[in-house]
Amino acid sequence: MATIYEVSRLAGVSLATVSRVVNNSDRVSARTREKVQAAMKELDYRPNSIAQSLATNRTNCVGVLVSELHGPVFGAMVSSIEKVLREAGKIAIFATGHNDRAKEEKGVEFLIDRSCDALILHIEALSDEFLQKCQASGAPLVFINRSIEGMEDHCIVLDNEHGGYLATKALLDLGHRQIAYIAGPLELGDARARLEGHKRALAEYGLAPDPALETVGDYHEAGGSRAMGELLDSGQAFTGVVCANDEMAAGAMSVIRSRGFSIPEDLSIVGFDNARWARYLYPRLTTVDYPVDQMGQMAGRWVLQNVYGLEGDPVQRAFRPELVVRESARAIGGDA
Amino acid sequence: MATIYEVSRLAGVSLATVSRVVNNSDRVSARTREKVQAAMKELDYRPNSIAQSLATNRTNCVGVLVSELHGPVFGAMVSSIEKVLREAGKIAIFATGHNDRAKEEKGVEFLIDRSCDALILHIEALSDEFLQKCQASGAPLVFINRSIEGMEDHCIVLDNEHGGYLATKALLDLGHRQIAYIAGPLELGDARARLEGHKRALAEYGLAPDPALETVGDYHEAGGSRAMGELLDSGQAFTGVVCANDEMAAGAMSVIRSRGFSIPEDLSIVGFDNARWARYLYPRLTTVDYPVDQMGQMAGRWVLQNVYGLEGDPVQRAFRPELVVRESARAIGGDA
DNA sequence: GTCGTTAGTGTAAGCGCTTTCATCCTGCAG
DNA sequence: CTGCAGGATGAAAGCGCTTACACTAACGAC
Repeated sequence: MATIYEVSRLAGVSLATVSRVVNNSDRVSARTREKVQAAMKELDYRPNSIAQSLATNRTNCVGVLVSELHGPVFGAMVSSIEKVLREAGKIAIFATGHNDRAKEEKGVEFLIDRSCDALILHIEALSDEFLQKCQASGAPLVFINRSIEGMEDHCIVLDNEHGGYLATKALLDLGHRQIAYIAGPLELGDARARLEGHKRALAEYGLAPDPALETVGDYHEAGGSRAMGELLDSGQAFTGVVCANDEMAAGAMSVIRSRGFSIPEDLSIVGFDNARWARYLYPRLTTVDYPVDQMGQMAGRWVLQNVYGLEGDPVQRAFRPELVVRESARAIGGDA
Repeated sequence: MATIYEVSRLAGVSLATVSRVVNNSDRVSARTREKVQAAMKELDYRPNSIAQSLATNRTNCVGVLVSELHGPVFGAMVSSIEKVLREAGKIAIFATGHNDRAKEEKGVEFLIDRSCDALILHIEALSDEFLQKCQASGAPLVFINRSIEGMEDHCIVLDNEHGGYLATKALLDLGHRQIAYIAGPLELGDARARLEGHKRALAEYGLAPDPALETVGDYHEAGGSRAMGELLDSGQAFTGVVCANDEMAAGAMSVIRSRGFSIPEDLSIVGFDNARWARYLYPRLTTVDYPVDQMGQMAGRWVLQNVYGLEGDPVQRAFRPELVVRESARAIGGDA
C-alpha cells in the first residue's frame, strides 16, 4: 500500500501538499493538484484511515448499542441507522446490550474504547446518572426510545403510552368491553408505557382495569403463548386481547387456534410494532406501527448534524405511533 | 483522556514499560507491574485503539458485506457474525451490497479503506477475478454462500441444490405430482441451484419439468404474490407449490387464500430458509432450513483462526439444509 | 524601485502507541 | 574479586497522516 510519502516523492511535492489535495481543502494550484492526482492514481494511493484518525482525532465511527442486532424492530433500526450514516461516509459499529445492565455497560465501554465520535443508544438498564456521566466525559450521546432527564434534545422518542392507548381503543371502538392484555416485561419502560395507555383507554370508556385480564409476557413468542394459555385457562371471559408486541401476538395466535378458537370470529387480537411479517399472519394482524426506520434515521441524522456539522433536514425527535387496521380484530357481534 | 505518557510519569517508569503491562506480554517485574496498574487505575487510563492500530498495523476490525442488514436471513447472519467476533474482542463493521455490482464493489472498497484485518463477504454480483485480485492485494477474504474457484477453503457454503431437492421431494413423497415452482431471481446463484434441485427431484420421480409450472419471483413477498397470481391465472392444474424462499411463500399464501383456496387442503406449499416467522404463519410453513446462524458463526471463526491465529473448534465449511416439516403441506388425498 | 500582500508550498512537530536495541543491574560461577 | 549471563528497563525510531508556521515568489500600489 502506497503511503503519502511515496506519492509526494513521485509528484515532486511535499507531504503537506499531498495531504492538502487529499482533503481537497486549502488552496493548491491547479497544476500541482493535477500532478499529485496523477501520482495518486499511478500508485493507487488510498489514505490510511487509521493514521488520519490519529492525526485528526476523528474516527468517523459512530457506535450503536441496541438490545439485539436482528428481529423485526432492531433489525430495521440498525439497518436504517447504518444507511443514513453510510451515505454520509460515516461508519457504524454495533454492540448489543440484551437489556442487561452489565452487558449494556460493557457495550458502551467497548464503543467508547473504539474512539467513536458519537454513540447512538437504545438501552434499558443503564441509569440516567451513568449516562449523564458518559456524556460528560466523552462522545456525544443520542438515545432512541428513552427520555433522559436534562438531555431531552438528545432523545428520539416514541409515544408508547399513546400506542398502547390506540391498540386498546381499537378494540373498544369495535364494541369490545372485556379486553385482555399481555404486557411486555415490566422492567422495560416501553412495556410499562404501553400498559398505561391500555389502562387510559379503558378508563376513557368507563372501564376499570381487571387484574385477572392482565398478564405479563417477555416480548417473545414463547411468552405470548404462555400468557395466552394462562388467560384461556383462567376461565375469565374476554372477547379481545391486545399484545404489547407482535411477536407475542404471533405466539398468542397459535395458542388461540390450537384451543379451537378462531380469529377474529371468537377472539380479536391486536399487536404492537408492525413487524414486517405482521401482514403475513393469518388473519393479517391489526397492530400499532412503530416507525422504527424513521427513528433510526433521525438518530443518524442527529449525529450527522450535531457532531459532524453537516447540513440536512431537521431532526424529528418525537414520534406518535399509528394504528394499522387489518383483519385480526373485528366488531363484536359483527357478521361472522 | 489519559495517555500512556501520563501513566508512565505517574508510575515513574518509561513508556515502553507501560506498553508492556498493557499488552501483558514480556517480562515485567511484579513490583513494576503493580505500580503501573495502580497508575492506570488512578488515571482511568484506556489505551487509544487508533494509536495501537497505527503502531501494530492491526485494527481488530473485520469487514462484513451482505446484501442487506436485516431480514430473516441476513439479520440472523449479521447477528451471529457480530457475536462470535465480539466474543473474541474483534469488531465487525458492515456494508451492504444489495446484490448490485457497483454497490458491492463500493462496499468492498469501503471496508478495505477502513483497514479491516479481514473481510467476510456475501456477494452475488462480483466476478471471481475481481475477488481473487482483492485477495491478492489485501486482507484475507471469506465467502458465505459462494464458492470461488481456487479459494474453496475460504468459502462457507450451503448446498442449495440439495435444499431445492428436499423441498420438492417433500411434496413428491406426499403424493403430489403436479408441482409448481416459484424461483428466486435467476441471476442469483442460490436461486439457480435451488431450481436445479427442484428439477432433480422431479426427474427422480420420472417427471419432466413443466415450463408452465415454473415462474420466477424476486425473493420478496410481492414477487411471490405476483407469481402465485400468474400460476393461478394460467389455469394450469397443480396441487402443490414450492417457493424458493419463505418471503415469497408468505406472499403466495395470501394470494392463494384470497382466491378462496385453503392450505393445505386445496394446495400444499413449501418454503425455503426457515425464517423465524415461518412458524407464525397459518398453517405453519413447511420449509427448508438454512442454517444461517451456524454459517455466520463459521465465517467468524474462520477469521479468528486464520487471521488472528486464535485456537478454536474446527470450521465447518459445507452445510446441508434440512427439511422442516410443519403443516403447510399434506399428503394428496389425505383426510381433508 | 521598494514594500506590503498574498497565494502556493515546504518544514517539522505532533497524534498515542509499539518495538528494537542498548543499557543497567543483580547474582552467581570461577 | 572479576567476569558474565540474563532479566528488567529505558531511549528512540517509527506507524502514516495533519497542520501550524515559515518561507518564497509574484504582483500591485506607491
